[in-house]
Amino acid sequence: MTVGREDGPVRPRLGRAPSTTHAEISHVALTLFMERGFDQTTIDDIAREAGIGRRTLFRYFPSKNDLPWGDFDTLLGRMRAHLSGMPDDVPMMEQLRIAILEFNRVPEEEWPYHRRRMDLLLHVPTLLAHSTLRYASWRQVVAEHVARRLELPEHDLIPQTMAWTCLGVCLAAYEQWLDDGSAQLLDLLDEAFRLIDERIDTKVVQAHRGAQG
Amino acid sequence: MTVGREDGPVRPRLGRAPSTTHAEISHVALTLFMERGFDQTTIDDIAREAGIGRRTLFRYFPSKNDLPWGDFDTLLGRMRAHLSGMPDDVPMMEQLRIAILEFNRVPEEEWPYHRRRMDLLLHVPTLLAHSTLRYASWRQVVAEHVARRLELPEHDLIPQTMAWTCLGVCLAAYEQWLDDGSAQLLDLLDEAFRLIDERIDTKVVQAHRGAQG
DNA sequence: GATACTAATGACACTCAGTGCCGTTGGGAA
DNA sequence: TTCCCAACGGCACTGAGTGTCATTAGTATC
Repeated sequence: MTVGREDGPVRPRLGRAPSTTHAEISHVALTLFMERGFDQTTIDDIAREAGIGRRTLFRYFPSKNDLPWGDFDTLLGRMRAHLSGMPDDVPMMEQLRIAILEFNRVPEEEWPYHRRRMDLLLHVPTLLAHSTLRYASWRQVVAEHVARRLELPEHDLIPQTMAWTCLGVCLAAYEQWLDDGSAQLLDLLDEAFRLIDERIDTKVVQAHRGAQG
Repeated sequence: MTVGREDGPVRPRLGRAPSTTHAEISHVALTLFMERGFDQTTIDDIAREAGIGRRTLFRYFPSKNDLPWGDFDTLLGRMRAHLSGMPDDVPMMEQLRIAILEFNRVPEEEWPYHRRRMDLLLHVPTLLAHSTLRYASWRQVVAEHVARRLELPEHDLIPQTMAWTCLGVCLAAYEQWLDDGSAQLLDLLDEAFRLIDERIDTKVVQAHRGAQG
């Protein structure tokens, strides 16, 4: 999952100016996590290194687990908008593939951080667990779209399973990316989706018709 | 996911006898969680109610999040054995369906607790997050089996995606079960797997051949 | 330039989860 | 009865996360 854009340069008109940014703190944290490990790094370490107070850090991030994630919700909103704005004549799985690839596009200057980030998120147990909450929102977006396209209720088995499958495909591709230092993330994701693509589309449409007929 | 069997009546030959059981503590905790909510219940509350020391509770369960789960690892080992002992002439998806249904069979006296348990595990954010770690082991068992059947490496995209899909199917069925008070869990699971069943089997075999050819 | 307003900051104290340490308890065996 | 040993439970400690509040540093107004 792509994470970690930054707060725009929007100046508040009133009050004291923020002394730091989400990205700055996140980068400091990622560096420390990679150096000493997640569990061996305390919130105080991060706050000290970032030159801010402990209490301030908790105003930027609700928990230690959220530090590696950036502004996920904004990206998710963008994906929802992207999906719902797509023309209906594009096959559903292709819509999903395109939107998910776009979601996982990361600006080049974030690349080195992104790899560390995902390595942590997928391999540190605490973070792996916490990720579920983010994935749930992500799945929701996928399920919504599938449900709309197939004219099924959101909680129906088909959209739900489809969302899980998409998540699985993404995470499998991410694991490959982390293993194989040389490959491009978007290539792996694209390949993975194309491999599963048509078969799932067929499957879902069949299953849908089967359920109706 | 099925959880919550109990420690056998095996007497230790030496040392002081245990003063309680996993099930007893788990049941006390579940009751309190349902009464006041998970976050509003402290470890001290549970220990006091169970009549044991706080320190003792942490010897039975490594964390508060583990309280609703019973002896999951034992059940998982049973499922692994079940799968690997199945004859090869049974179609793969049917093997999975049978093993997963069996995994989710719960002794009747546990039924009322099981519903509370799963309601908590699927709807309390902390627990939902923690569940991921259990699901990861569960997915691993499924992926292993699929990989063996299709003669693919475990980390390959197909077994991994298949495992995610199976998990998704189970969780979707569990959600339906919790919503619809009257339905039987195993019926819903069975129905869900039969619905997705053949299409996935076809899909995976096609994908597998496609990847090879 | 002084004053008023406002939002970000950081210090402090507190709760609670989880851990290490260690003396105590109680059941079975000698 | 005595010895052995595992389970127990008290205590102190670390670290995450929260509520409160005075302080700081910007902007707008006079």
